[in-house]
Amino acid sequence: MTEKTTIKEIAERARVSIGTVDRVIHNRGEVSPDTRKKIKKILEEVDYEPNVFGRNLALNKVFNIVVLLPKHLKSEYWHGPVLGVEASLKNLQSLGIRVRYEYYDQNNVKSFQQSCIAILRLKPDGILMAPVLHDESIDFLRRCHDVNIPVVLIDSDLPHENVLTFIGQDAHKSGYLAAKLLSYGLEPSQQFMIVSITNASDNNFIIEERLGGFRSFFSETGRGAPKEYSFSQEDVDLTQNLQNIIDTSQNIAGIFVPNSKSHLIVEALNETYSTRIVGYDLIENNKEFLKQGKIDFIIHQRPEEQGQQGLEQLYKHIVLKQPVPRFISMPLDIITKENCEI
Amino acid sequence: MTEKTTIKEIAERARVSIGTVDRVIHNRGEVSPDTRKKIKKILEEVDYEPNVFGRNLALNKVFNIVVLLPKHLKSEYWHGPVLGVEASLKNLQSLGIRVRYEYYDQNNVKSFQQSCIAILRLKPDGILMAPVLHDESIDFLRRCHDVNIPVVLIDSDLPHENVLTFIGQDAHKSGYLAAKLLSYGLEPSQQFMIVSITNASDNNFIIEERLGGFRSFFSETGRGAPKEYSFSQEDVDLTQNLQNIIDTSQNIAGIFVPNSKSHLIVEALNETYSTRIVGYDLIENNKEFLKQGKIDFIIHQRPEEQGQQGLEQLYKHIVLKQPVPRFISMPLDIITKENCEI
DNA sequence: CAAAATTTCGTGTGCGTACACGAACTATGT
DNA sequence: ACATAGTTCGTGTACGCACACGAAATTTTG
Repeated sequence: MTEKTTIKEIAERARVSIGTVDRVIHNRGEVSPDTRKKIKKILEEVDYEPNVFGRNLALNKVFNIVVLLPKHLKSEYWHGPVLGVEASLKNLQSLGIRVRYEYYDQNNVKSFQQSCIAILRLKPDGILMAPVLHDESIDFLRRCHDVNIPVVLIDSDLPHENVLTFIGQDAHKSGYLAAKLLSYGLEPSQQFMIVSITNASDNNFIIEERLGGFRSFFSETGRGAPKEYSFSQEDVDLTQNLQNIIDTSQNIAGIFVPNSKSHLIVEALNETYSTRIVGYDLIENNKEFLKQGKIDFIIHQRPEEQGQQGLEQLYKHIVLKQPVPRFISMPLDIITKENCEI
Repeated sequence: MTEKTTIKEIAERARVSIGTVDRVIHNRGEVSPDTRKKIKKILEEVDYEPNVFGRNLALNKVFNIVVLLPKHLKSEYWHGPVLGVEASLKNLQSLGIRVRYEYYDQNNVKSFQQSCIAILRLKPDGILMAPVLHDESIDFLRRCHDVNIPVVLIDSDLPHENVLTFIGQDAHKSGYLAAKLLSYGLEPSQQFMIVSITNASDNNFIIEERLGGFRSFFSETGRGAPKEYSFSQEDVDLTQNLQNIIDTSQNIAGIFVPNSKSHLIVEALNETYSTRIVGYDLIENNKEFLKQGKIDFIIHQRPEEQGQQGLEQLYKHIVLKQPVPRFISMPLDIITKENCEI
């Protein structure tokens, strides 16, 4: 079981040569059905697993990975996965892993598609991406599957697609948890509010899931449904509109922001109100307000860890040929003023 | 930079043979000072890094790791690291890693020392342990250091010792966070309580750190100091004594339990009280009460991940010869009824 | 039944490294 | 000058695997 059998030993047991065993292992044909079966049987008996060092030494190959993400600033969410990938790469590049980044404009479908074409032309050994543009991502995934390129998804899953693995959170549960935190220690009679500020291209999939979880908590605990407001981030009157709502909501005990935009709410809030806020993503702006006590809880998706894990899983699959789970869940990390610096 | 240079190429550039380069790389002597310097210089120029696959193939060695932990049941905290190690081992055993577990009675110093002797006799390539018995662990670490066996600590650190890395939480911060959670949304005038139930052999080090953090929060936010009670778990009157306190504390808004014993408090509590409880460690008993709403928050140390990371770090150091950070911090994972199943 | 075509299989080489052995060279002593 | 001891270095082999080439065995064809 824990012993390692080599091709040579298998060849001896089957009274054939190494080459023949090799041909069977790689299904490369040119072996008579009889000996094929004989060798197959022995392979199963000894539970043969190729020696990773031997194999990769013989292959002597570098593996190219492409990381496909939206263009972003260093202060934005998408920089997280990049940091994680870089951290992971530091270890993996001596093992033959190379990484190329491909960034697209997430407000421009065309830009995404061009990136996809460019990637397919490169024929990389693996891809790490976040399916921000839903339909186009599915198209791309299918084409990758056709040419046998493994893809790792981060941030949000496409459950019915053929991908190597998805690394991220259960969005529904995260919304449920947010509701608990927002209402913790307060009277059930208190009023709460949901404020969504989204881009045209935002992944409404994941936001809807979070909202679903949030609403569930309120209905399950028999509270009144929270009020819901949506805005477009492109709206020129955004600040004004936000303030209008907030002015009318002095008796609101808490606000849930189902994406990383909670800092915008804080900025629109009058200093004197002390409304609880629960939001997502530990980006710079949010962290600042968290420290100041103006945001109460941030649910952290661990983007760095998603990037790191993503690359590691690709390495496991491509280089080590080890099995990889279809879903790797990131914990619902609750960040407060107190633990935001860890 | 990202190119890989082989010994052969270096040998050619230095106009010597592979063997000579090899002797320089391994400081094995039998090289004249001149050629030695020449080769050293080239090695630095090209930033030579040995090919991991080539090296380990040539070494063709299995690496023995010993995991040294207290004896425990599957429902107890120490089973966590074991699960993590096993998960990690599944991947690493094909890479030449073998693991042996050594369990000792944590109430018996002698037992620990015997384990240590047994381990040293085995001369393993690495050790993963939790320094539960403070002084004896330090003794052991020094002996390991003398014979050049790398040690990874989990759970709690021994900051001044020579270890490869420590994987765990910042205990002070975790206590501070616990205080915030316990008092969140409540009036500053409310009363809080600390209840410690410890074994004779418990690691009071880490508990004291947590208490320190907890007290800091109360003094920094200008609240009255919480009342503190300590019990020995061996105390035959434990239940009675617990109930006595609890009876006198109906006006207590929250209880902090600085270790995994919060379930004992819940069991002693009269059903009708609705006191907040914040404790540590997601062991079976605590999880049950968390689900029932009788414990409010558990700070999770991620023992599984500590074990997994621990083994991985040893692999990195021993097999890949990659640098390993001295401290790997586990997040202060906040578990509630809502996210305890993830 | 021989020649050709095809299938089946063994051998050899290389991947990058570690290490042992022995050859060539230098220094020392007589 | 020569033997001896010591130093310095090159060569060979092994690790486990992948892959190419060509040899042997078998089948097909004329």
